[in-house]
Amino acid sequence: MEYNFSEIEKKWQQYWKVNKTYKTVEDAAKPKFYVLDMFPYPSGAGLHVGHPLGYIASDIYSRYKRLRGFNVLHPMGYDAFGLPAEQYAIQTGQHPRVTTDANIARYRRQLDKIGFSFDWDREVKTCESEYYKWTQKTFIDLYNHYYNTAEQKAKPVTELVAAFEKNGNAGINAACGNPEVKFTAAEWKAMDEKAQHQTLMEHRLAYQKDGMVNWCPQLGTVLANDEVANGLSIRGGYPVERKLMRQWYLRITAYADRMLEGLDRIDWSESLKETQRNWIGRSTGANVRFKLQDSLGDLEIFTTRADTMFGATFMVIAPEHPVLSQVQLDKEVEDYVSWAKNRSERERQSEVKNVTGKFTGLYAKNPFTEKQIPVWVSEYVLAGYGTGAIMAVPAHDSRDYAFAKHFGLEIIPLIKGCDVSNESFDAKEGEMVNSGFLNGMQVKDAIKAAIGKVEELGIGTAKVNFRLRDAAFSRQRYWGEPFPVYYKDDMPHMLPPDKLPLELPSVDKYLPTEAGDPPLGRATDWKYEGKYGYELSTMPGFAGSSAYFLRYMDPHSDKCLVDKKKNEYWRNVDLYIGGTEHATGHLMYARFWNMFLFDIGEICESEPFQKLINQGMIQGRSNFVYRVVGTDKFVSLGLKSQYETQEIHVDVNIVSNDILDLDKFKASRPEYANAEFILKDGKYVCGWAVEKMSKSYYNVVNPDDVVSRYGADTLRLYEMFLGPLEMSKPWDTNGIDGVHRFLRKLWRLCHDAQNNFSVSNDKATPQELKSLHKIIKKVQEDIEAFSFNTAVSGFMICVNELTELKCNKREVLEPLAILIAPFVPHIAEELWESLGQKASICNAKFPEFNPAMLVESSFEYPVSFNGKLRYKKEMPLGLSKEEVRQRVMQDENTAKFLEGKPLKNFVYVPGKIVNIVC
RNA sequence: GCCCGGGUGGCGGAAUUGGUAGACGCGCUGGUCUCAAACACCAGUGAUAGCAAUAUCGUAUCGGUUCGAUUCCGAUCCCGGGCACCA
Repeated sequence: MEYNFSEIEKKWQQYWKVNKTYKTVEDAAKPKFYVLDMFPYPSGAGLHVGHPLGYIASDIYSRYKRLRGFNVLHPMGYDAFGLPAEQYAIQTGQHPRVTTDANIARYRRQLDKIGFSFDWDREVKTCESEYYKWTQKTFIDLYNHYYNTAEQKAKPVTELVAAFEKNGNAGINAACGNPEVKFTAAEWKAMDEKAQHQTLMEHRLAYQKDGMVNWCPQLGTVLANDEVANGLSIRGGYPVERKLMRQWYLRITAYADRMLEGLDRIDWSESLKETQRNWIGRSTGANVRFKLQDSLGDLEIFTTRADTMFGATFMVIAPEHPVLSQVQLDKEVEDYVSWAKNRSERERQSEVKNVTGKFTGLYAKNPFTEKQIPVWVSEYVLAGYGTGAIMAVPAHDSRDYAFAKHFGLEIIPLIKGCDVSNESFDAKEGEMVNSGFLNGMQVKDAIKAAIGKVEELGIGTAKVNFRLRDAAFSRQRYWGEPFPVYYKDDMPHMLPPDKLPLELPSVDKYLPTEAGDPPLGRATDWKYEGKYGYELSTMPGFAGSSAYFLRYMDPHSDKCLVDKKKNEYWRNVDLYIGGTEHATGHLMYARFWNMFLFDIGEICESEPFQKLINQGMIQGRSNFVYRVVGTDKFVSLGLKSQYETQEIHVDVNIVSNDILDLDKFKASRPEYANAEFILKDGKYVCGWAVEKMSKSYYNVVNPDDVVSRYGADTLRLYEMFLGPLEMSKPWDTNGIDGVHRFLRKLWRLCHDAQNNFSVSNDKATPQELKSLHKIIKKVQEDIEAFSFNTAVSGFMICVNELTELKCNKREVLEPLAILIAPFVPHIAEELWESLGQKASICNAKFPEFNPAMLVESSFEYPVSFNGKLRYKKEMPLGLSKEEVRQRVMQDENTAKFLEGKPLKNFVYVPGKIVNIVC
């Protein structure tokens, strides 16, 4: 039988399904291993060839671990809530669930064709209420907890209430939205219900507040910071405005330090960790109060450079700063402030280099120099960071420098020998001058000394600031998890747990109501106990993806998110594979969410993803044809310079190795029906370029097409062969034949000329065993290093060697089939069965590597002198260094090359080289 | 501006971490098979010189350490990514 991949693949996919080969159960006798893919959002476009890259890699690793005796958890599911299905619903009136289900079914069909070893009995869909019940439950838990900064742990709000009743908030260690507010136990008790409610809200890990949010009018919803880039929404690219709205937030900032520290204990790429560190943006410094004139009180600033206080010649506050409303401003200043406030994020960002600002008329006293310095207002100081005010040190901060130069303000250099005539000296190094008690110190020491002095004077404290903001958690959308929240007396209340899940109600349209409420406002009779209105916004996309990996451990429980025992068995994800685009979104929120669940004792590990690999993106490789302008003639790439041409994208599916299929091209569109071609050597060669894989570039390659033409095994192998997993690379079909050829060679290795299965039971020769053991070692090492491309190369070399040796010995082919099974499971199963094996190859045992098999009787060693190659020599293997030395010294060539000089050193690399240093 | 990656044939990419650079695959050239083409198979393929054996050069550039450097160190240039009026 010829290698008939479609029949073989159909047969084994059926076999795996019927026999539940990939069903996983907890088994204390075996070590566990949890391999996870980032679950997909089932989009309407279906899978393209780039999507399975990570899935193939994780599948290979899962199958490998399984062969090594691990109990492997390798599940799959769908991140099924989201905007596209809802946008489609708005246009068509189709319920998002209908589209989502259809897309999921399509994804499943596509995934099944590739032969993954997922345990589909554990499938999780975030839009199912059996799952989002637990998302809602966790939200309630977040609401009912605060963050204890002394214990670095989430604690019940009830403890906080008890403490308030006893001592007010004195001595409370809690992450809090308004830490400056102080109250006594008596004051607490005197508060009415609403005031107490407000106070607790400032502490809860899930809380509601009026805040500036990223409002996207086109999408009709609020977005989180990670969903916005350069003032545009990531999805859709629509403009985003700042807007004051009452929203739910998660107090992720309370976990900033732990999230930072946790990075040191997990095995992620350095660049990804760096991205998260940047996003958290921890900076240490001090808050310092500058005394304002008259009785205006203090102006508090944050600085990381307390050492430069002596050079603070003016101050700058944000246009939103509260002090501006306390004083009568000049008309001119007033105008500037309102102009600056009304500028959009985009406008501000696009004109970063333009210096604008006004003198407020206020003065503050520099506590170190005792001088009165002017207070300016400028939009370059942001209200949302630090205290919204800075002390400006033009000599040592480039932004302050630009401002001072523009407005002619004083610049005092503070570091010995620095030149500030043309630019500021921003580096944190050198010796202090012009700085009173700090003179002579190095910058590092001066920072500490200055902060010490500030604290001593009682004008400020050491302070850590974060760039990270609390996460906006409300979306004014329909297709998401409903909040388990109802309103009574205008205050939010959590549903009792036994009322969960709160199901998503039906609505007539997926648009906001006339009153401007989110779509859920259209649901009729949707009230708690028939009278209390529910929260009308829904949760964002990251809510559902923050705990799905826990749910896979125990997907069907109606008692809890995950059973304690099962969680203790599977613990956390050992290997997580997914795209780098989730670096500051999903991967931040999931870590936060998981740490919280850990704190409240729901789970046993605080970091969810031990090792993480970012697979690179597969880009599209577009093809072009060149139409001679104004004609129906198309000219081949090499000849196009002789004509005036127009470059046109052509569907890559009618191009093979850059050669255009002329008939298919003519048939592809009516306007090409009469196309004429100017050929080169009888062929039409297309141009090409690497672009994003997208419908509009006609470069989308569907894995189904590759599978039907070459088979799933070829697709799997080729995706791995393309290059290192983590690298982005274009999908280039040009090499796929080579990989397919390899599989045919493998097939031929155990079939005779008549294509009958034929293996010999003879003993393998040392050479054959050497080939085998070389590949055992290589596959093992490469898989463990996630170097799948070199592993595939290894197989090719091995099969070439065995073909040359005409080796069809069972002793070699059986282990080889197991080795290759993780990569190409279908053909491996087929060979395994032909070899007379009854059980699936998935349950086989990984062959044992024996180093002794690599030893041969002799090698040809190059001998070199002073690193320069001089001659080659036959040398037996397994000699000691001394024996090698004797052999080399006895050689007549050696004496000739040594030229009477003494032997200085002797380098011997077994199997490689003998090097004589004279 | 700050912080991470990375520069190797015509192309995708290897190199046991300091030991014969260019594995493996694509492409290209030649050959076998075929009436012919496709498929398949075999051989060659970094550059320069040479019929050849071979020689010289060669891993972005310059310099250093070493018997020996793609690998380590210093400087420079270029590409990719993250953060960014964050004080």
